[in-house]
Amino acid sequence: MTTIKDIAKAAGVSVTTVSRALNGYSDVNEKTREKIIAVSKELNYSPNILARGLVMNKSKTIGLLVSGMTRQSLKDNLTFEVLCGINQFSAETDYDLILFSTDSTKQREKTYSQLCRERQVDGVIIQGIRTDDPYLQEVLESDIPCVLIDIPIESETVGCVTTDNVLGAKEAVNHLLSLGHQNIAMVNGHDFAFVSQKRLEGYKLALQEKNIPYRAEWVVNGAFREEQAEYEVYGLLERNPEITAIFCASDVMAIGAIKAIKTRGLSIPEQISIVGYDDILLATYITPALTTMAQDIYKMGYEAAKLLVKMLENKAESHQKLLETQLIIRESTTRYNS
Amino acid sequence: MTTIKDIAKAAGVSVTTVSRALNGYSDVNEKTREKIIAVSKELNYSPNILARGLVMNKSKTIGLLVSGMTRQSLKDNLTFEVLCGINQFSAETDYDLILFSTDSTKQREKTYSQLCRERQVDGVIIQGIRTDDPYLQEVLESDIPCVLIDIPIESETVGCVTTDNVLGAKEAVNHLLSLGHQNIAMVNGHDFAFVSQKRLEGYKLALQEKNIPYRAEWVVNGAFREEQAEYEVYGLLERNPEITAIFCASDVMAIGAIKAIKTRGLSIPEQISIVGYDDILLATYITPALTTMAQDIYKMGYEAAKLLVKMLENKAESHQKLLETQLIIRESTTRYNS
DNA sequence: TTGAAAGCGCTAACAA
DNA sequence: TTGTTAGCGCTTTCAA
Repeated sequence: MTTIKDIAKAAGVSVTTVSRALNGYSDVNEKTREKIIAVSKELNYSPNILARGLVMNKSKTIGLLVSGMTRQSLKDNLTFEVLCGINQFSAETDYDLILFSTDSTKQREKTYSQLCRERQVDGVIIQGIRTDDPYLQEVLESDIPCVLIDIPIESETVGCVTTDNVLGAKEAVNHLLSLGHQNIAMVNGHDFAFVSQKRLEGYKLALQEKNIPYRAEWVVNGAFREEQAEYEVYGLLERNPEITAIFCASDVMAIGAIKAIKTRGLSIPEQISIVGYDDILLATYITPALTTMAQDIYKMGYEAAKLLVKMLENKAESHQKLLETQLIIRESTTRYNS
Repeated sequence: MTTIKDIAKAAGVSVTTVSRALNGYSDVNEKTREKIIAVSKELNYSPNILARGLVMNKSKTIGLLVSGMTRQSLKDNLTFEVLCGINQFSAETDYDLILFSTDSTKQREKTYSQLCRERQVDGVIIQGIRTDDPYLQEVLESDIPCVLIDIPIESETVGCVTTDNVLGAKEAVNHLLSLGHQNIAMVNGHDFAFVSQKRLEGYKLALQEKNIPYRAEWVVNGAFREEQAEYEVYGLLERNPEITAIFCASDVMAIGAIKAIKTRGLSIPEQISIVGYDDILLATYITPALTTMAQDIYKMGYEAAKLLVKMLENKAESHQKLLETQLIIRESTTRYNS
């Protein structure tokens, strides 16, 4: 392995000079610099980033704390899309990504800041964390720069990339209202997701503006899982046959809802309209194709990395990035006819 | 940040003793060890892995070189499944994963071994690399332990996880043959994928065993892309209306093929039967549901990580792991009737 | 414009 | 059983 010493020896200078030459300092004779560069090319030299990190106290790595890298979560590849976006941005910089393989077991034995300090990450991006997750509290207390995805918290060291979930949900429900639906149910995720809280808010708001009373028994939790949503919607429709439309807080749950509706012998969209949330890949491929509130998940990842790097370089004016959502109308919604 | 020095001072011993105590060496007085452990718990100490790596010359990290972390490749989340598998295994160990964000630009400016040495990775897993990729040659020349996914190369330092692609393809085609099909076309990936070469072999073999002549003009390349496959199949069917079944070397291409067939006004499976390869998530959700040769991609990732770690610990008896494939019969294939 | 020396946090000979 | 010392590869004062 070629080290800086080898270069110094081969070029007949000191390691100090090599370091300075290679890092672009001005106080190096151009002749010397050229020589050093030539030698290090020849010897295929590449600095040891770990050693550099040790002395500089930064590592040019971004830590990734994602829950949902499990087999089950392959369905909505939200996690993967975020990852792709982050990867794309970091490919444009000299940061590398380190994936903390943390399952629930490890979480208990290693604290967040331990994880980060061990690997000396410069900053962290967190995705898929629940509001009751112990890590979340640690993040806020820690001084390691961090960007949260879809959790609207900001501080000196914490930034956030998200969308306006209240608005998104509201517009999704408005779409159903504009089609003449009045009896609109909702399948939400769970209480420990910020987005669920916000989307419920948007649902209520849309109804309220039309003076339609909110009925708590028409809102069920599907835990963002297809099977759970299917089960819940099946019961929901049994108890409330007057429902003509359902707003689902995720596409995966919408797919579960569709299954339940089909099982009950109802047709989509003729008898029941469905709106999802996310616009995952499956949304376009299932039958009927899903009307949904699209989020640009890839971009969320990209912007999260961008924001974090800005924060690391003290160039961030704002610690919040709000992305747009967009209603995509496909085949699962239609006008209500009594 | 708590360092080993802080612990030493607080515990009233030398750093050496702290190091030994924490690393479980036997030549430490149990009283001293307890004291040290207590202190380091109290101070929330966690060793700096980078510093340790510098002196031990290993970093407890596995490098991941994946191509296909791009926006386009979200469709088949093969890359993601592999990643999940790797992540799962590494979560069971104390290895962390480092993702090399390498796009084609970076590839040219940094060599494989530079990438690895910079970050001092102990070993590498490579996925999605082409046979004509310059990195592949470097991998073989380098002495860094490496596991390749779906590229059957072995050496002192190189291992491989794959399936029997010849057999898989052969069985897929046999399925069509057993349904009475004779005019079976194939949509392959591209010439620079090992799996494509092997699957073509399997296709030929199956035909040969039934004494059906191989017709090169019935094999098209879809580059593993949906649109490309759609385009190619459209032309293929135009030129050869006698084709009654198509074997596709990937599900994504099978989906493209299905689109082309529908566009031509033909029905699946009544007029054309389709067999895919991979069993991606979409395969079950599209209409008609896709008959396909299933690979356990997740397991490939898991086994790749397992093999690599074994190699790193010199416990690997074999450098090759062969996984099973399995034909999943769904709705896209049926008996040929003239 | 250059080099010597110190030190980042850690482990490992060697001595005591 | 413990401590002293050296050193991993690098950057950075400080002096020359």
